[in-house]
Order: sequence, then C-alpha cells, then structure tokens
Amino acid sequence: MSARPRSEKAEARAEAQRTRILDAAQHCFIEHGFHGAGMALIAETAQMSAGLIYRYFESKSAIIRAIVEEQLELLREDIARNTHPDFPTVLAEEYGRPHQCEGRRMSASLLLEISAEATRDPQIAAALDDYDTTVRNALQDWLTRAREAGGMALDGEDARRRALMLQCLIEGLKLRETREPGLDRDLLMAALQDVVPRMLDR
Amino acid sequence: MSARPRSEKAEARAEAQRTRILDAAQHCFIEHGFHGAGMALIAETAQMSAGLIYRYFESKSAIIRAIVEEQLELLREDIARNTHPDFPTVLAEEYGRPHQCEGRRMSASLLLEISAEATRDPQIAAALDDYDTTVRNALQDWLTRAREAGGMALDGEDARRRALMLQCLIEGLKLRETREPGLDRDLLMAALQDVVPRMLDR
Amino acid sequence: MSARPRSEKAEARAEAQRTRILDAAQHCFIEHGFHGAGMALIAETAQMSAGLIYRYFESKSAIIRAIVEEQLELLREDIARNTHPDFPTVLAEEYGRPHQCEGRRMSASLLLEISAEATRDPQIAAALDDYDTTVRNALQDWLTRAREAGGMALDGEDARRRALMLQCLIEGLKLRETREPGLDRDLLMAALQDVVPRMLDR
Amino acid sequence: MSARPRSEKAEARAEAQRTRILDAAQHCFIEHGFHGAGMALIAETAQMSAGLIYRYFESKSAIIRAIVEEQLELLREDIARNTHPDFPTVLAEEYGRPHQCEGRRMSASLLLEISAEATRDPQIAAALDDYDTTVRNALQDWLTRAREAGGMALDGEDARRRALMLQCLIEGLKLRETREPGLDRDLLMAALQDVVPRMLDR
DNA sequence: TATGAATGAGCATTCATTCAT
DNA sequence: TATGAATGAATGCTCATTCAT
Repeated sequence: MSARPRSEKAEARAEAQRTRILDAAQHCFIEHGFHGAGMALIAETAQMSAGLIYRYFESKSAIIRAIVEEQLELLREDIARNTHPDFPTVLAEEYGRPHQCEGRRMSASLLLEISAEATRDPQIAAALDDYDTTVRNALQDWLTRAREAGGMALDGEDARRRALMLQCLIEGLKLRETREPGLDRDLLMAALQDVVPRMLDR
Repeated sequence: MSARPRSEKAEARAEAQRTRILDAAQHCFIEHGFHGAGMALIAETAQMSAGLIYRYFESKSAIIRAIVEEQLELLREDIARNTHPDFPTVLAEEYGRPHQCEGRRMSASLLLEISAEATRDPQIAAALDDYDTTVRNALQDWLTRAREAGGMALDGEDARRRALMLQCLIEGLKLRETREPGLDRDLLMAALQDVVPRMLDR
Repeated sequence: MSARPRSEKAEARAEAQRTRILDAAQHCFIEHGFHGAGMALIAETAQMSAGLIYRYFESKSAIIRAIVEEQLELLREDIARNTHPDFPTVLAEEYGRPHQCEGRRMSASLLLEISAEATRDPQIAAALDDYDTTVRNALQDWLTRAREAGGMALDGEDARRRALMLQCLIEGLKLRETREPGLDRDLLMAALQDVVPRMLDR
Repeated sequence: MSARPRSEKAEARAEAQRTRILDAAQHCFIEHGFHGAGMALIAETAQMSAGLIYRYFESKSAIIRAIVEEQLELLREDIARNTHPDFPTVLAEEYGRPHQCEGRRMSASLLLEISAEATRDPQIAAALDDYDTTVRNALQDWLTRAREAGGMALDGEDARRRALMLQCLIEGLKLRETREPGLDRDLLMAALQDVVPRMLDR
C-alpha cells in the first residue's frame, strides 16, 4: 500500500515532459533567440501541442527563466571543475564546443541572449548577478588556494584583481565564440597558453 | 545669396528629424531591446507620429541598421584613439561612461543587443564582422609598432596572439559594464593596471 | 472503425471553416471589391476573429486567388454544359441568376473585379488567361462539331472567327449584368434568339 | 479697365492645373488602378506637391469622378462618330489603340476599373448608367435610320434588340482588349467583318 | 493528459488628407 | 499659389495564451 504510486509515476512523467519542453525551447532559442522563437515552433520541436506546454510552464517567460537558471548552473559547474593549473588549455578546448552539444549543454549564444534579456528582466538580472558572484568567488578562491591544493597561491587583494580580469577574459571569449565560431584553434590555444599564465603570474 | 536656401534649411531640418528619431530609437532599444521597442514607443519618445518616421527611415530594420553602424563607428574611433601605453587607464575610465551620455554615445547594452541580433541578421553580422576585423588589426598594429611610435614593439606572431586576448578582455569588460555598472572603480583601475601590462610584456 | 476518426472530423471542420471564410470573403468582395474589403470585415462576416483566418489561408491574397480559381472553374463548367443549339436561351436564362445565389455561385461583378485585378497581378492574369483559352476552345469545338453531335458544323477558320465574337458577346453580357441587373428579360431573350443564330449561321 | 483680367489668367492657369492633374491621374490609374495609385504617385507624376492637388480637387474620389466623366464622354463621342456602315472596320481599328494614346484618350482598362467601381459608388454607377443609355440610343438610332442617311433601316423593335446585342459585343471587345492586347488583328478584322453584318442583316 | 482551434491585443506599415510656412 | 512635413486612422498580419473537447 504505497502512499501514492500513481502520483510518483505521474511526477516522473511530468518531469520528463518538462525536460522535453526545455530541450526543444533551448534548441529554438539558440537558433532564433528568445523573441524570435514562438511557442508554436517550440511545441512542434517538442512534438506536443502548444496548449500542453502551459500545463508545465506558466508562460513563455517561465521557460526562459528555467533555461536561464539551468544554463547558469552548467556554467557554474564548469568553472568549479576547471579552475586548476591547466585552465588555459581547458578554455581553448571548450571554445566552440556547444555546437556539438547533445542534450542540453551550454551555449555561448544563449549566454548572449541571457545577458541581453537581463538588461530588461530584473528576475533574470538577479540570476545572472548571482552567477557572476559565484564565478568570481570560485576564481578568487582558486587563485588564493595553495599551490599543492591546485591553486595559484596569490594573496587576497591580488587574487581579487586577477579574478576580475580573468572573468572578463572568459566572458569575452564566450562572446567571441558567437562571432567567430571558426577561429583558428591553434592560434587560440597558443594565445591562451601564452597570455593567461602572464595574467596570473606573481 | 545661397543657391537654394529653402532646400538647405529643409535638409537641415530633415537631418535634425533623423537625429531625433535615432536618439529616441537608441533610448528605446537600450531600455527594451530591438524587438521589445515598438515603433509606437519610438514615435512617442521622438514626439512625433509613427507614420512620420517612415518619411525618414524605410523601415524599423533600417533604423536598427543605422544605430548599429553608428555604434560600431563610435567603438572603432574609441579603439583608434586609445591604443597607446596608457591603455589600461583609458579602459578603466571608459567603463560605465555611456550612462552619462549626452547625444548618442556608445552603450554597452546596445553592443550586447547588436551581438545577439547578429546571430540572426546576416547584414548586422557582416557589419559586426567588419568591426571585429578593424579592432583586431588596430590592436595588432599597435602591439607591433615601435616603442618610440607609442607601440609595444612585439613581433608579428606574438602581437597576433595578444591582440586576440586583448580583444576578448575588452569585450568582456563591455559585457561586465552592463551587468555590474556599479563595479568598484578603484578595483577595476588597479586590476587593469596590474594585469594588462603583464598580458603585453615581452 | 475508421482509421483516424478524430482527424477525419477535424479535416471536415477545417474544410467547413475554409468554406465559411470563402463565403464571407466572396460576399465582402462583391460588395466592396478586393481592396475595399478588409480582413476585419471578412472576419466579422465569417463570425470569427481575424487571426483565425490565417490558420486556413496564408494571406488575403491567397483568399482572393482561391475565389478567383473557383469563379473561373464555375464559369468553365457553365460553358461546357451550355454549348449546344439552345445556347441563346441558356444565355438569357443565366442572366442575373447569381443574385439569387445560395452557396457560392458565379457573380458577374466578381468577374469584373477579377479582370481588373488581372491587369496588375500576374498570377491572376495567368489564371484568367487559362480560363479564356479554355472557353475559346470549347466554343470553337462546339462550332466545329457535327450537327448530329450537337455542334454547328462550321469549318475551322469560320469557327475560329465566330468563337471569338461569341466570347466577346458572352462577356459583354456578363458586364451588362452588373450594370443593368433589371434588364427586361423578354427583350434579352428575343434579342439573343434573334441575333445569335445569325452570328452562327453558315 | 477690364473687369478681372487677373482672374481670367488665373482661371486659365487653374484649368491647366486641373488638366495636368487629370493627365497624371489617368496615367497612374491605368497602370495601378483606382486603389493602387496613391496621391503621392499622382502628385509626382503631375510634378506638383500632393497638397496642391487639393486646391483643385476636393478629394481623390473627386478626381476619379472627373476621370470617369471624361472617359464616358470620349466613349460617347466615339460611338456618335462611328455608327455608320463601316462599323466593323472601325471597331477593329480601335482595338488596342489607347496604348498609343497621347493626351487623355480612352482606355479599356479604365473602363474596367470604372465598371468595377460603379458596383460600389452610386455616383459612378449613375454616370455609367447615363452613358449606357446614350450609347444604346445612339446605336438604336443608327439602326433605325434610313440607308441613305447612313443607317441600317431596321424597324423599331428589331433595332432595339440588335442595339442591345451590339452594345454587349462592343463592351465584350473592350474587355478582351485588356486581356488579350496582342490579339491577332487580321483574325479580329475578319471576325468582325464576317459576324457584325450578320448581326445587323435584315 | 492532451489537443489545436480560437482569441485579441499588438505589430510594422501605408496613405488620404491637413496645415504651417 | 505652392510646398511637403505631419497626422492618425486603417491595413494585413503575428503570436502568447486560453479553452472546449
């Protein structure tokens, strides 16, 4: 006599539907932007009716917000995973990767869309701000950490300054990704391996 | 005594109207984005009827294009004017300046909007690409130039790599401007003066 | 037991909607002309929202084209059905009939509208041209056919000339219908029965 | 001390302006139809400002009405001039002539436009009706007239019937002119010379 | 749960007409 | 007399959202 066996299954299905919708929406948003992608297109991509989407999301805005949250979470994880001495290499390898995305992965053009939307939607602005803080802290933390802990062993003030610069560089790279997807990888790798260490050197 | 005094006056007035429209449009686009700002709002902001706008611009698209061109031109001028040994200081001083804009000045959030739009509109993508090339060349040129000519005296390959990184940093800074308009100036200035020289050092 | 009962019903409904729209549009076009009738009026006449119409027709132009095709098809059928020795009588009886139309019937004033539109819209011009050819061929064929086959047994060149004149007369009659809907039927009948045989006599 | 010498000159000038406008309007209406031709285009064609037109005509409708009146007058004159035994030849020669028009001449496509407009505008309908009556009377008169007076010497009832048919044929020809401007002239001439005499024969 | 037909407010754009100059 | 800038209502059309089924 399980409490609500039906409900559990239903909940799983509901979650699957939400995922289906978000997958479709992300795909559409990347291709057409938040405003350019209509609910009809998203529904078609998700292989369901437009009406059904509203059972799982309150509005198109809610879908956008969900995608924003998720994207920022993925980006946060990325930073957490990649802040170690090989950082330049990782940055170069990530460049342009999203296009080969399966499932929902980060997308530079989505970050652009999100940044643009944040200048109008305070809710998105808040989420983005939260993300910014996390990233900056993660970078600063890495730069401060002892070398044997994989850090750069910089002192507090120094780390603060360089974390800021590093963050700008990382985001500038994301922006570049959307504009110059075919950028020469060897050049990029060489540039990062040449310049980033200089930025972080004591 | 002038050949066609009426026509001259008329032309001046026409130009004033165009300016009036572009001012209003820029204001609206910054606040609501290219798609979020309707012709009605632009007209109201410009204090004229919506129909009148079409005497001066072929379409909303044409207004967007005009603003894009102008913004990119302003950015190009900025780079041309500021590539000299004091570059870090200049970057820090420029940060957040547009908000105190009189007339039509650069706007970081517009650059964002432009970048996002470029992923869909090939015409805007082309303009942005042209801008990118100009900037990269200007930076590379500066880095290659002799020290006595105000340059950094780097050799070609080196300059190419660092120009790319510099461009990413600069654009990352513009992005940051839209998200953190209140960023501590002293921190920013210190960070740039600390890190940029390291990026460019031989 | 049907394979997709839902879809069949839906398709039937969709067809009904298309019909509803075409009925309304035809009514509006007759009363106000292709340009004079706005989508709002058509929607109101069809008792639906303007937006809904676009689920069934791509554009106002598409509606016009659909009506043109249909009208020309009805006219073609008419010619095919009526080319026999009693032609004069039939012409007289058809005169003014459309005004008592139920469902969508031919309308002389629509033919006028179509002819006028054809001078600008090449697609409509092509359709009208096709119709013209069909009619002329049908007439010529009838005039050439043997008497025992219901024809007029004229030789080829003769038939060509008289088909042309007959076509002009028939269209002149349609024109007259729009201008003089109350024309004395007895006069018309007498005139046709007197003159048409003379036109076709060997 | 002439009464109002200024006024006379002014009146002449005013009349010239009206003519100028009507010339331009006719040209535009033939090319784009009554609704397709905008006041801006007419003004440009007349080489004057849009506003000035309103000093000479109350509205666009008034221009249309003026053109209608004039066209119908020209058509009336044509019928009066051409109702004589050579009628078939004249009809054939007139076919397609308007395209070589200088000044303001009849235009088959204008007649079409007028007929279409008449189904909506009662004022135009009345003018067209008046024209119809004149034409029918002229034809009937010609058919009744003695042979030595250039007529066809038919009796009254006969003439009435044949005038109606002739009118239909004539208008059908005008319609055909708009659809088949390149119609083989020899065929047309032969057809008219073959068929019209039969229509009028005693 | 799922559909997709239906709505209605909103969009960019056009155009006959007016009016300050 | 003449201009053409300016208006504003109307146009065809789109799209997020709702709702009967």
